[in-house]
Amino acid sequence: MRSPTELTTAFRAQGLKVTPQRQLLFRLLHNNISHPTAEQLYATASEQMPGISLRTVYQTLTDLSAMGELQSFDFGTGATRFDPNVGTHHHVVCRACNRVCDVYVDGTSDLLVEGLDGFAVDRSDIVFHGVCARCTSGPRLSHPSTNEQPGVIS
Amino acid sequence: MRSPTELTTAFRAQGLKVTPQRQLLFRLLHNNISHPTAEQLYATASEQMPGISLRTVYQTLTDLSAMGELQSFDFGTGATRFDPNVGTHHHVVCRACNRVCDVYVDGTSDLLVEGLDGFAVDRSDIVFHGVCARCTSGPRLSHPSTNEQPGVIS
DNA sequence: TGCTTGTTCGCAATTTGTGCAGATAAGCTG
DNA sequence: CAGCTTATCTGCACAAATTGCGAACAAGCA
Repeated sequence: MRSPTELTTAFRAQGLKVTPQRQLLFRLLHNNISHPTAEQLYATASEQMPGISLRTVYQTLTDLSAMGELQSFDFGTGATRFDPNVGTHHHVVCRACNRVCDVYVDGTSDLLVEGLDGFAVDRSDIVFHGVCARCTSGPRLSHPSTNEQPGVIS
Repeated sequence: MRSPTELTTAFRAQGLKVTPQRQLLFRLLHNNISHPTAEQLYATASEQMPGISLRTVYQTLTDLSAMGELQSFDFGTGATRFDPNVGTHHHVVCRACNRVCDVYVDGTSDLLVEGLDGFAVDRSDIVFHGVCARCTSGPRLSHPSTNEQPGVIS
């Protein structure tokens, strides 16, 4: 995702308006590597702008995705996760706390795929599942079965 | 997933009861490569056993998953897809009709993953996205944007 | 045949979004 | 800077996919 400043220009260039709500979300998402859900962004946004609507958060996320500034993923952790990293990369998901991290995989072009009969593939996503360092070592802060979500955003 | 007969034995061995509803689902899932959703299985099951409850379908799917006889996946197509193929394999998803097919990938052990910091990975899923042969060639039977689901089950 | 315990079923409740319409405000224009 | 047009924002209803719960029911064993 581009910087808030660049997005401001890009939005206006498309006839879209740049509102305080959108600017806030641009800031919350820029360089955000936490793969937040809409609800998480809404919670953080609400602290800085009480009264902002969850509906607006969803709308802005949809707009950014449509512009290719954001990717969205469903890791089966309940809600859609948004990722401002639009470069080629993949993910690891902690099955204990649902934390998601970006990983970079080399060798994907050497994979031999059998059974792709007639499918015109234009994209592939690799999701690694495991337990993250925080959840493996030391005392667990909460039960692994709980639907823990990453804490701080941005 | 094992055969209905083997599952019958396995269920009893764990103190679980083998009901007509469960037997029906064992049959509908055995050798089923369509990656059905709970609703789809419910629809098919209802034909053969009017009155069966959607709740029971969900319950049985949960039981089978817990026993490792079934895998469940969320491909972002709306509902969870169930797969009786519990061997190592991956998937292709058609973005037009949401059809899912199993694929077998060679070379996964040669992948170099960077950024896995501290994660103890024990599983990886590769999802290929594209358009299937049916949806690419010939007249489309329904609009690609519709949330089409695979037809016949079992 | 009975009894115990797991199952089934229907319904309410939950979670995650989306559709809609009126109130509001961004940004262009004069 | 006032006025205007049009995109946005917000609240609320609604939808889809599950899950929680409890009463009625039925496997499977004695």
